[in-house]
Amino acid sequence: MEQKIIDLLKRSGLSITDSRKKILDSFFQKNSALAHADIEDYVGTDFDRVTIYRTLQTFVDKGIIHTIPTPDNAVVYALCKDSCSAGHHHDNHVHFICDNCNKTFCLEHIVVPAVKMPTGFNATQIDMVVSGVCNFCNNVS
Amino acid sequence: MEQKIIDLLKRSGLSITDSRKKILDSFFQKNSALAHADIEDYVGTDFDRVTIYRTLQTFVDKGIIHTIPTPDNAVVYALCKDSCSAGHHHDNHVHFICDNCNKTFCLEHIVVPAVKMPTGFNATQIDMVVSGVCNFCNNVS
DNA sequence: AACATTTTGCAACATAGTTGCAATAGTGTA
DNA sequence: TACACTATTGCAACTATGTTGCAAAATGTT
Ligand SMILES: [Zn+2]
Ligand SMILES: [Zn+2]
Ligand SMILES: [Zn+2]
Ligand SMILES: [Zn+2]
Repeated sequence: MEQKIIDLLKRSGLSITDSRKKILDSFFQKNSALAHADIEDYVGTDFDRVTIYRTLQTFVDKGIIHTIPTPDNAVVYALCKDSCSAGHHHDNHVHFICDNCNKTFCLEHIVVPAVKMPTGFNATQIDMVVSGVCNFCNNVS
Repeated sequence: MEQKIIDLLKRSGLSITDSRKKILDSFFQKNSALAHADIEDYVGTDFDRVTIYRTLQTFVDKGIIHTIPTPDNAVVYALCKDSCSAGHHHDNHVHFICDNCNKTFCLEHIVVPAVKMPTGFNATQIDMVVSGVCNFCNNVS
């Protein structure tokens, strides 16, 4: 795990620091998307709040994580697939937010469906967020 | 217009107050969705910040306006169609955010396409937000 | 080890949103 | 119209969230 994280950082052209290792680790530990506050809880007082903000921004820039828009407008982050790289995200999958456990999931295998735009509107990005009850809360594992 | 606004408030079971009239008016004046800050600009210093927050929340509860999730996680509000009522929103249309003029539009005629959920996941609401360049910025009016 | 370059922590600030409570305004009735 | 009752508003204080500049510390390179 430690080595996997170090490789990912090196591959992204980032230097290996304690905060980056720990924050990246939190994403591998949990299997759902994380809000800033979740990460703050996980890393405790080891790192400054500002460092977490900057680290997350760096990870987004380098194509390591992507942001997920939510109906209640909280910022949530999740690991990208391998195909993402610096400046080029390809996270065109549907996201799911459980109203019960409040976790956010990447539905990696569900691609956002195409939709016809009205004349004059040019689409460059489409986000689809589904709310409901997740498979764990439905007791279907 | 004044009468139209008063009727809408009465129909929603709300008392007629200056702040509600003015805030509702801002939505009829502009033809795009509005953020809290936009409304604050429009009403000036006539009303307290807190009043705007509470009024918007009341309008959402009564089915007068709906919120729109955005990729940069700013809360944006737009008028609902007539079919919405207290506790029952039916705003299943696609939303569009222009990267150029930064305005948010309800594409009332574009219905959010259905999407198949993985086993165990139950969908109750689907939000689709498209980013790109709007018809005005494309000079197609 | 020594150096140049990044990254981090701190402090201070800015914006967004919430809560309790007393003052005020709106509504229905006499 | 005046009254009483209820709903709404403004204020103050607070919490949460996010940003910036700069000096200190850590990292990578020679
Ligand atoms: Zn759940
Ligand atoms: Zn995702
Ligand atoms: Zn535009
Ligand atoms: Zn809408």
